[in-house]
Amino acid sequence: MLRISKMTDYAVVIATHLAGTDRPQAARDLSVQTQIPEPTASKVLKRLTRAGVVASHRGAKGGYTLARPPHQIGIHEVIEALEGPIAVTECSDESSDSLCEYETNCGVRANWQRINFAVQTALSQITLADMAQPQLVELVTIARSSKEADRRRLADPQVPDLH
Amino acid sequence: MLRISKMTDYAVVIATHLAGTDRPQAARDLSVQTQIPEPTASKVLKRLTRAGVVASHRGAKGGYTLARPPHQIGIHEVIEALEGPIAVTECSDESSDSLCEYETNCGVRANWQRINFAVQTALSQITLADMAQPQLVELVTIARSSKEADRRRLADPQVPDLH
DNA sequence: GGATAGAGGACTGAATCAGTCCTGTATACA
DNA sequence: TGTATACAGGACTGATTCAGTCCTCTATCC
Repeated sequence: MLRISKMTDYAVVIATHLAGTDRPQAARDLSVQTQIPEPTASKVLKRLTRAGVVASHRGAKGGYTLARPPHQIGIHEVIEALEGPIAVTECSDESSDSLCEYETNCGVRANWQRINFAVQTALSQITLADMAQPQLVELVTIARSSKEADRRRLADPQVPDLH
Repeated sequence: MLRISKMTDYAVVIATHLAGTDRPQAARDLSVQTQIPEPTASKVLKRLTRAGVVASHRGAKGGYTLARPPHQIGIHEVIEALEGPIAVTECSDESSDSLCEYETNCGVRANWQRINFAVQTALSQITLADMAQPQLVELVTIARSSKEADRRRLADPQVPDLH
């Protein structure tokens, strides 16, 4: 898996929609456009606002806009707004100061940090402007990284999800 | 988050331990060495066996060994053994043939695939041999990818975990 | 044939997640 | 200035997933 949550998925879709307009969009309108239920879209928008990804405008004719131009907003910001710092394992997360109880045994911390860094870099290189114009992005052929994965995939089909 | 599960974490620790020896290691022994409860370690080992990452030897004096030399086993194989194909979102997972209901609207599929590919590449470049010798790997200074993440981190401290 | 050790799967309590709802506050406009 | 609109914040709940355990069966060694 190594999946992001559905809420994060929604956040990316909503933020991508906001990238296409300058005028404030009410949560209700975004809900209609993206087909995401309004309470849920609203929840996502609040989190994006707190993270500084989108700006909110209260009152009549209020709504949400992106806080910055879409090409200045990396997709990692959207993900981090919903899920917190991107860290594959807890021990590779700088925010938890405590060393794990196995630290002295496992010694894998440096490697997890390298993995983390690679993931973060990959995510930060894609902006909302890119997401709003997917036709400009080359379709990447994914080379499945192992036969075992294919085997497991066949043996254990996954339930289709929203995305 | 974008976290792997604890079971996967255990799998990496166990596989790393196996990388340090040629003789079969019983699940019980690995449990003692890694401090992971035996039933759990056993469960992890079974999954690694089914994925072809480790080889099992039944009977008295049986146990587990790596299926191949550690430098031939990428860390992504261990992760995929426990979590299935690495796919950040369902729509970027080739195994689910169904296009998501928003496909025509969101059009983010190509980008998610690019993200996926970057993650997979990063993971496959690190082998169990690397993990077994962490001192040889340079410690990467993680540049936090956004101030928002830092803010959120401070405001929302996370519970320390095993790793 | 008995002891050892893995294979496979069922089961359970805990934790997390998705989604909803309610109350409060700020803003625009008549 | 009052009312409608729309966001802010957080509580709450049912569903789902996860971690961990346990049991029975099978293979191998001696």
